[in-house]
Amino acid sequence: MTNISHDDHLDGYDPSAYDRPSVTVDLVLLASTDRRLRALLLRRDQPPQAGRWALPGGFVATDESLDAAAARVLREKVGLDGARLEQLYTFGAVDRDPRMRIVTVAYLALLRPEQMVQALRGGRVTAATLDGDPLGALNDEGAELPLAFDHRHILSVACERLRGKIDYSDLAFAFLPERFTLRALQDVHEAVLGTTLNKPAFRRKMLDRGQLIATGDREADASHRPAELFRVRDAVA
Amino acid sequence: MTNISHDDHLDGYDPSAYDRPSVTVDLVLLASTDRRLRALLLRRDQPPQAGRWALPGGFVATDESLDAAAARVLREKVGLDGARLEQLYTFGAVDRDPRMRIVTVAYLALLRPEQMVQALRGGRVTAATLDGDPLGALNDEGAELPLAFDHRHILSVACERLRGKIDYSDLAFAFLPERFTLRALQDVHEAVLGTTLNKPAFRRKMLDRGQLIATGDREADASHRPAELFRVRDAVA
DNA sequence: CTAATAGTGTCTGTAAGACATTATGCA
DNA sequence: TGCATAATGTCTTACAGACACTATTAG
Repeated sequence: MTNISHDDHLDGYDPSAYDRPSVTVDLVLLASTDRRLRALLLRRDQPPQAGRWALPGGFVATDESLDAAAARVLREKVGLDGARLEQLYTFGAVDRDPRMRIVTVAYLALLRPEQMVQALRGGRVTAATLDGDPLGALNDEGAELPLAFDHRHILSVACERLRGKIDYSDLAFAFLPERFTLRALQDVHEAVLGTTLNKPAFRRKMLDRGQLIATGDREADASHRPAELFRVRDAVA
Repeated sequence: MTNISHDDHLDGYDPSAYDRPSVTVDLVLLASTDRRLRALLLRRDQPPQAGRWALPGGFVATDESLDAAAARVLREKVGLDGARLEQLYTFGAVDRDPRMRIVTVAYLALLRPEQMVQALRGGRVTAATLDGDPLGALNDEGAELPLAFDHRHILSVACERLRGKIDYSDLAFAFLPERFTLRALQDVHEAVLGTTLNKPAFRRKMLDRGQLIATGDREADASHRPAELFRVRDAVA
């Protein structure tokens, strides 16, 4: 201990006097397809944890806010712009990274199908299906992908957050294109909750909320009766 | 920029090669009295922001988790042990502290009356009443206390979190002593929500949940009909 | 007895689950 | 014409708000 008071709140603090943790952001990027949640992951090609799959992440610079760092990582590593990032939770266990002390601020973004496609075209990220309890990440063949660091834990916190908020927030619309059917909206809810829902009750609840606007158009590719397309009143950015 | 890749996720990262933010924890310690929320604050006696009021906080050491740092600050600066701390949000604006880049992880704890008294006996912290929109901190005379840094913002995020969770969580019990009346429980809800609630509906909802156990005893000091004392089934630690 | 608060009974409107029925587009 | 799915009608149950009423204690 030096003569600088560590006890007083930031008073007389010399930034070089103490070792301190590094700060990173990690992004949980989710999409909803076929009543399943999918997450975008990067395969690590260098040690430690080479071969394992990780969330896109990066260090926070001293001259950028946490939100800005998350947006930069989304742009640089995933090739996406303008997805709405929301802070999820901050993970700060001492041994969560084997090399050094790293505190990571996790961000969550929900992707529309076209954003998902754009990210995958970038070539760096891969989509994994989230399933099971405890949560696992599966590839297209159903094999479990080994996750790096505490990223399995971060993913499960993200899914919990989704489940807790979907009933009373606009979150589901962030997974959908601008125009969508009520069935597609219900599929999103079922993917997030992992259950099936009652169709008439679901329709009533959604329509009574007054957020949905019927377009009058109908879906095109249906092999049978096509459903009406809706859009959201206050477009979710 | 060095030859070390900043682009790859933590690969080959040299911790000394980059400036990085410092990490602190700040504690939002709330209590509920007289249908009002109260927060514990410390008066800063040194620049910057001397004379302003701040949340208890401190730096995170490299060998302690965020949760452990929060518990340590609670012990060292507030003189409390064993309050349940829950991570609230992480604040990382570039200019939130005038001296240096500091990312702070805010924690929230709800105090029982006896914990509140114990903290105030310690002599370092003061209780302020939270009121108004935008939120302000008032002393006993109703004068507004100037808050340091972004701590007014942190307090308002804490209150929002409380309001969002009180309906479907056990959070209200954390404000109450082991045995309490239904009126006291309703007072807590009203303090958090800033509204009045319907008494019969409130009673039914609480009793139907099956969490409350009637003790058969009644409050002692009532000047009129004394109310029954209840306790929580799964004691909130 | 009166004052004051605790605690309850009941009516009503809203909303969700269950189930059956009608509607519509395509092969 | 028949199939598959969209969309709706209706019955029932659950619960919350409103309000009035009863119960119990101190003084």
